[in-house]
Amino acid sequence: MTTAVKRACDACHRRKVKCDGLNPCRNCGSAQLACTYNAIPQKKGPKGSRAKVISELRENQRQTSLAAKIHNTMMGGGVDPQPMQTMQTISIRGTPGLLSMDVIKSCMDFYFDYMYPTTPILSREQLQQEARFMEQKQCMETYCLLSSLAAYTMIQPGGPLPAGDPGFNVPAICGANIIATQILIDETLRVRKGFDYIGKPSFSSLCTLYFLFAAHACLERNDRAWYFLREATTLIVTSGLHKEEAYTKLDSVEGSRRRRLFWMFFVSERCVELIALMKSIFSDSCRCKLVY
DNA sequence: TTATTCGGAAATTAAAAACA
DNA sequence: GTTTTTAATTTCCGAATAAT
Repeated sequence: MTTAVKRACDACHRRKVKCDGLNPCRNCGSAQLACTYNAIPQKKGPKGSRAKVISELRENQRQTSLAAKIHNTMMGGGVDPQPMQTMQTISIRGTPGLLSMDVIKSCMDFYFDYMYPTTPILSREQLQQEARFMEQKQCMETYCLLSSLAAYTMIQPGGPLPAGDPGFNVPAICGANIIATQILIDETLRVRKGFDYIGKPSFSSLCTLYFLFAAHACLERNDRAWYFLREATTLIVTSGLHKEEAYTKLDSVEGSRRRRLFWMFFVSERCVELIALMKSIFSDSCRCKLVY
C-alpha cells in the first residue's frame, strides 16, 4: 500500500491523481505542465460548535415528532385523509385528520376578541352560523376559511394553542405556534384542492387567501405571502370587487365588510411593493458606495 | 491502447467535548 | 491535562469516458 504524500501539487490535486510531492512531480513532468504548489490549504477540522450535523438531525427528528403530536392534538388524532373523500362523506366533529371543532371555536374567539379591530372582515354571528352549517353539510370553503383563520391566530403572541394531553403541554413548547401554523396552512391548501375556488371566487375564498397571506407573512415566508397576495388580487379583479357596483346590491354591513377586505388587500399590496422598492434603492446605494 | 476525468472512499487533521 | 469524538479537508483509487 502506498502512503499519501504530505501535499499534492496544484495540477495533481486538480486532476485527482497521485503526486510524488517533488518539484516538478512525475505527473507534471510527463504532461509537460508547470508544477506549482501555490494553493493555500484550508484549515481542517470542525468549525464552531461541534456536532453540528448530529444536532441538526436531532433537531429535525424533534421537530418531526413534535409536528406529529401537535397535528394529533389539533386534528383529532388522525393522519392524511384524502381531501374529497373525507369532506364529502363524514362529519367534521371528531373526524380523525380534520381540524377539531374545539380548536376552530377557540381560534374564532381569539380572532373576535383580539384581532378583529385590525382585520375587521368577518362577522361573529355569520361565521358561527357557517361553522354549524359546515358540520351538517361539510362545506369545504368554510372549512378552508376556518383553518386559515386558525393558522393566522395560532402564530399571534398568546395565540390559542390547544392544551394537548397531560404531560404534553403544547403552549409551553418553544416553536409550537410555528409548527401549528404550518400544519394549518397545509391543511387549508390540502382541502382547497377539493373544490373550484377560481371560477367564481366566494367571499370566504378571498378571506382564506388573506389569512394565508397574513400567516405566511407572520412566518416571514415573504415569497409565499406575496404569492397568495397576488393570487387574491387576481381573484378580486375577476370577481369585480374593484368596482363600486359590486357592493351596491349588498346590505350596508355586508358591503362595508367586503370593502374592508378589498382595501386591506390593496394596502397590503402597496406596502409589499414599497418594501421591495426600498430594498432595491438600499442595495443600489450600497453599490454606489462601493464604486466611489 | 493510452490518456484523462472525476465520484467518492479512505486518510489526515484539528477543534470541541468528555474524561480523569 | 489527556483522550475521545466529530467534522472539515485532502489525497488518490479505480471506473468511466475520450482520444489516438
